[in-house]
Amino acid sequence: MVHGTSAGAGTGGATPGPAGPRAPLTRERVLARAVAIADEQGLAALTMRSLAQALDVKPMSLYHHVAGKDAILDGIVDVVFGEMELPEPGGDWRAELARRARSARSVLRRHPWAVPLLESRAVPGPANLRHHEAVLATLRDAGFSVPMTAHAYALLDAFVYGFAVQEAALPFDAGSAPQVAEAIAAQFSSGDFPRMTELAVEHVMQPGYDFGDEFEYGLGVILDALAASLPGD
Amino acid sequence: MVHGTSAGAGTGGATPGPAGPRAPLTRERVLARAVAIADEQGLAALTMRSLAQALDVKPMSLYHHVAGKDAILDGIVDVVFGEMELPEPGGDWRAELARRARSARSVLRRHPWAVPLLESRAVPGPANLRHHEAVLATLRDAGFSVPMTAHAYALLDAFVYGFAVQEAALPFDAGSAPQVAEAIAAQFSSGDFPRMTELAVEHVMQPGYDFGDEFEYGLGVILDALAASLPGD
DNA sequence: CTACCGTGACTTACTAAGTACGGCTGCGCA
DNA sequence: TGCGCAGCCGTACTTAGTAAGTCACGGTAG
Repeated sequence: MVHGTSAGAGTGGATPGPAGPRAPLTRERVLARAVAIADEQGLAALTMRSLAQALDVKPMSLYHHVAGKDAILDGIVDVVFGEMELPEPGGDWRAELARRARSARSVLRRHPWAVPLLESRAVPGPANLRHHEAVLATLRDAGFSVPMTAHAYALLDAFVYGFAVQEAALPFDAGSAPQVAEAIAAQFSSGDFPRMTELAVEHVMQPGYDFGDEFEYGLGVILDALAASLPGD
Repeated sequence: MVHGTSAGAGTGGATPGPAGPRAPLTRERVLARAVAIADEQGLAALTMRSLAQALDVKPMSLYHHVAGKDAILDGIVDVVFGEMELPEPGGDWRAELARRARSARSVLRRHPWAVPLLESRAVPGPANLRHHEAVLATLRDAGFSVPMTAHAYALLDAFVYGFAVQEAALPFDAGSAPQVAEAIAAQFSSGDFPRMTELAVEHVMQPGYDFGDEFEYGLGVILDALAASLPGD
């Protein structure tokens, strides 16, 4: 405790002094820090205590701004949704949905801890709702029927989420891919898994391979299929 | 503790008597119970203590069969993979992959807690490896090139996993769908989300709607696209 | 100027969970 | 018969979430 018992923050309350006598601690600040901790040290490192310490505050103070840890998890999921670009309902639906899908993928790649949370948090936040609404509006404005919109929506989101799950499960970042792949390959070099070995050695471990390219392939397949089902096309 | 301090179980050790003086506690038994607990009470209810109690054993005894909680999580993920039907590499690739996809979906629906674990467990278990190998072999035997196999594999699995994420996020089971949907609809009946309301009221809440049907649509789209990319077709 | 009160942060302490460490017991083998 | 080991248990330490009560400050009414 470098700022004294309580006198440090009490001078004005709003003056952001040199040694940073901390801003008044809002829900937004709490969630932003929580996202930062999860990004940097993983979701497991996000505890009420670590979060409080990062905000230069005692754990129980957080409860004045969020209802509890679950509320924080709900909140940071919605922060993540808020970072995704929304499609523009009026324009070129294909381009808009592609842009939105790529943005969602890159956001989920930046926050891989969010992927498992998408599932466990049943109550959607406002950014989540806005996001879904924009996608639905884009599809409907493009001329898709309601049932076809449901199909398209489910398929697109399944792909985006599923791809995020796969990327999050990749044990290596781009730089260390070869070594790790080799280590894994060594595990099943016994010949028990010839097809996996083939794929790894002949393709995935080759220089220039980027798993992210699979995203463009899948996205193209899906958007092509949707376009083909559009009556006016 | 109704069975006394320790005398109850010590009589024979192997005789599965009437009051069930418990089998010798193996890794398999531990994992099976863990799966059962997660199925019945959710992943959060799976603790070393609850697991031990369900096995009529003290917590620390578990550590003689599994390295720790993480090992249990790895283990039950692999149990889940083991429940999925494998595709037959020789046969009709489209039918085999469809069967495998449907099986995977139904398994993940039965064990929704497994979906977030798929992501966080980087080290694949034996059933997982077998599963991937079988899918890859089916694709290669069908005539897909190695790069195309990578595309197909990523797309198929992204869809299956993503669909599982969506299903796991559904806040209701089939029976209670209408009420919950109505409650949610009431939340945004303010008119802020007209497209979501439209979709919910005109389609999802209609009798006979089953989100699972979206799976068949998406699966068909993907398999059609893969078939179209096959040279000999 | 003073009494009052609401807000926000702090202190303490309880409970649940994972697990390290060491002890006890009964069975197989020499 | 005795010895070692596998399997189980008891105790206790550590971390995490959070309930409950307390304190300091600032604004406002009298």
